[in-house]
Amino acid sequence: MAEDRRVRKTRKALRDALVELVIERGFTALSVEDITQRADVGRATFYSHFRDKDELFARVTADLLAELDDRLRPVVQDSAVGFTGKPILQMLRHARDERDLYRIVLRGEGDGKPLRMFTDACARVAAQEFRGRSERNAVEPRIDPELLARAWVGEQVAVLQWWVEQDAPPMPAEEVVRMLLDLALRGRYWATGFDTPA
Amino acid sequence: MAEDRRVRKTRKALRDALVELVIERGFTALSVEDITQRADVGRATFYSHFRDKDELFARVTADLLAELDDRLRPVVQDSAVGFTGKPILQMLRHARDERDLYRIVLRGEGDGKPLRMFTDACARVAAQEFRGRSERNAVEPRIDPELLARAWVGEQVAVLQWWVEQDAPPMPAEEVVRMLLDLALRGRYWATGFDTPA
Amino acid sequence: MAEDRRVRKTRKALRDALVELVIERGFTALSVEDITQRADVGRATFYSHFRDKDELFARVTADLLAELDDRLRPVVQDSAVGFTGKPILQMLRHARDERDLYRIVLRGEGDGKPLRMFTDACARVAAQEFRGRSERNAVEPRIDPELLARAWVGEQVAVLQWWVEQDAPPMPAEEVVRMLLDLALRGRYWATGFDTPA
Amino acid sequence: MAEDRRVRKTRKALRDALVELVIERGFTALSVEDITQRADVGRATFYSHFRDKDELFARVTADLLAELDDRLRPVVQDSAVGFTGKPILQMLRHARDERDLYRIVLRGEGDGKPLRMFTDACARVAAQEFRGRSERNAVEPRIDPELLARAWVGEQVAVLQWWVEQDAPPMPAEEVVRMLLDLALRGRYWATGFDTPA
DNA sequence: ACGTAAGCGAGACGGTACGTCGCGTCTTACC
DNA sequence: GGTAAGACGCGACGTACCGTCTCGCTTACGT
Repeated sequence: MAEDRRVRKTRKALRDALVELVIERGFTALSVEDITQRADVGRATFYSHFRDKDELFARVTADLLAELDDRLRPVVQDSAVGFTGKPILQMLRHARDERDLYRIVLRGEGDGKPLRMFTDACARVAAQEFRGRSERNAVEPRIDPELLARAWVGEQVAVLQWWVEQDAPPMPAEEVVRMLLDLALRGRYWATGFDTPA
Repeated sequence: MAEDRRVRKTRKALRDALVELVIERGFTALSVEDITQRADVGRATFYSHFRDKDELFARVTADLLAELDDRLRPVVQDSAVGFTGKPILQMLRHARDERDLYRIVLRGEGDGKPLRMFTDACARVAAQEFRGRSERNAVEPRIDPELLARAWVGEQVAVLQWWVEQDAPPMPAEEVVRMLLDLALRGRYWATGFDTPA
Repeated sequence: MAEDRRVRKTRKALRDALVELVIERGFTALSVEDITQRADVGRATFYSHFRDKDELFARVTADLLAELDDRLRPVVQDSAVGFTGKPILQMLRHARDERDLYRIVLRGEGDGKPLRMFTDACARVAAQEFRGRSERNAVEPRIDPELLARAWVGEQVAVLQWWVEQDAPPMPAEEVVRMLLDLALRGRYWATGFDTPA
Repeated sequence: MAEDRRVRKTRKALRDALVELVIERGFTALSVEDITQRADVGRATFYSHFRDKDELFARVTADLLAELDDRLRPVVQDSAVGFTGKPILQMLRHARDERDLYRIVLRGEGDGKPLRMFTDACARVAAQEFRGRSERNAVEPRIDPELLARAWVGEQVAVLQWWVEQDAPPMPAEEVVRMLLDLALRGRYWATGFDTPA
């Protein structure tokens, strides 16, 4: 009895309506009324659940990140040993399952706040992996770790964004992971086609 | 008759006001009235120059990109030969000079449209460099070029964003370039502290 | 089984709350919630007894008028003979006993509907007295009877309203009656201080 | 240039719309939107002129009272000498010209506030006449002057209210005045048909 | 140099959306 | 069966900005 059945139904309807409509017309162009109409809910009811549409989006994103975290937790341990690519694989699969939501978050809709939430979450995982590696493998980063982390997350997010926006049958997740792993192990110089530097 | 002196002054005032205010309170929170008040200009006058605040921001961004392009053109040729890091260096210097504007663009203010303009411009330059290398050095990319480009630009933008948001005396541009070059040549595996892969 | 004890209690609480609150803040400014809170009753309960706050007020007023009628019936017969002032005296005493309710009714609270109910009741009594006089004393009104009735009731209500709004120890009811009687018998010309007209 | 032509037009339209609609459906039943639609004016425009519909009604009433005052001022002086009935005559004529407005004010629409304004204005004039008489004719009121004033104004307002609500060709103003004068000079006892008291 | 076309400020206006409040209906659980 | 608690659809509130529109005043340009 933790939560009224009606409440659960109403919230679900609002969340779904939000995602649909942002895909169709973009977050800024939406009014609260648009959302409530699509969800078939009174406008006042919206406000009894969320302060404004930003909060709704934030909650939706938070739920998504919680879900992602559930999927990631079992595999980050392993990856801390070396470069397995398992976390990225999980993330790609999650993105495949929740494609629309990933799209709108990664597009920076909603003033980029949800994207920032996402990026921060990735950065947190990245930091965790880094710490794990340093401890287990007794290695020291050779370039500023902050910069390294930023570069990594930026790369990941950019690729992810590109992947979820592909409309034609997209490249399989496993192949993306393979490429990213190659890129991480050998660098862009090699990836571009040059041979190992002198 | 190129442009009335009054017009030039008004536009300048509006552009500056926009940047200041976005830094202070964020793009979405601004009203046209806020901008015109800060610029000490009538609201009607604003509308005789720009359709809305999005257009103003777009123009400001376009001007910035044109300036960046001027600085980049002389050096992209050289970098097409190998990995010189010169274009990134120029960009960092430009960002140092126009710090506030870079910040708000990279934060994704204004619905991320300016950021998309910026990213696209970077992608265009990247594509140019790629083409140049393929032709001059007779090399073939070893991973999907689209993915490679996305990853690269994502990395660049993420690092740039981090760099312009630093408040303490930031790391010198030359050092950032050195690190990025190392990262590109040897990969993240090496950068993390591991030795060359098996 | 005339009426559940709980029901009686609830209605009483609502009526009292209404009167108190209208005195404090005025009818229009009240919400149903205000009333139910003061009465310590659930909002839904209110609606199971009254359609809305207007109906509650109407019922309260109707009860008051029924009570007034009970007090008036024994004395209107006598007054039909001449001008005894007994009905007005009874009304003033009733108003003294139910001061707050009289105040809010006479102020025209609730869109003036209760006041109209009150005025109509007075007019009915007045008509009754008139009819009685015409029959018993064989007199004919010297001015339009409709106008005469309106003037009379208007005078009564205005004086009553003034009397119940006095906060200091008000003029005794008997004295008010005496004055009104003088006024009725001799007219305002005399009351103002002039001597009998030419 | 004291006042923008557009402003004058807008206000006029709102005032007229108010009166029309109150006659049709009553003040309480009106929404601001109803008024602005009838006036063919934007709802926001309404709020740039009046705080709410009560203020609009108050202004309309105030204007009416100012007009009435203009008509009354020349004649109250004369009436201070004796009982000429001229002020009442003027008021009746004014009521004939502005019938709808008088109706809604006298009905107590708008929480009775406009009616109170009207009553107060009458009381002010009455007090003025009283003072004039006391001074010029060296007479002293024979009953409490406060009560006398209330009774008088109440009578006036009641008769006025009845008169403006008549739909059939109403009794001529002059005749009403004659009757009220008779009533004032000789009292209700006489008017009812009885002969002068012993 | 100066008259005139422009740029400009002020602000009224019709709109749209906001976030809030109160309505009257309803469902659920308690006593 | 009367009640309390509270979700819900609805409609109005008063506010904030939007983009458009006069209306006069000021200012810089072109002849």
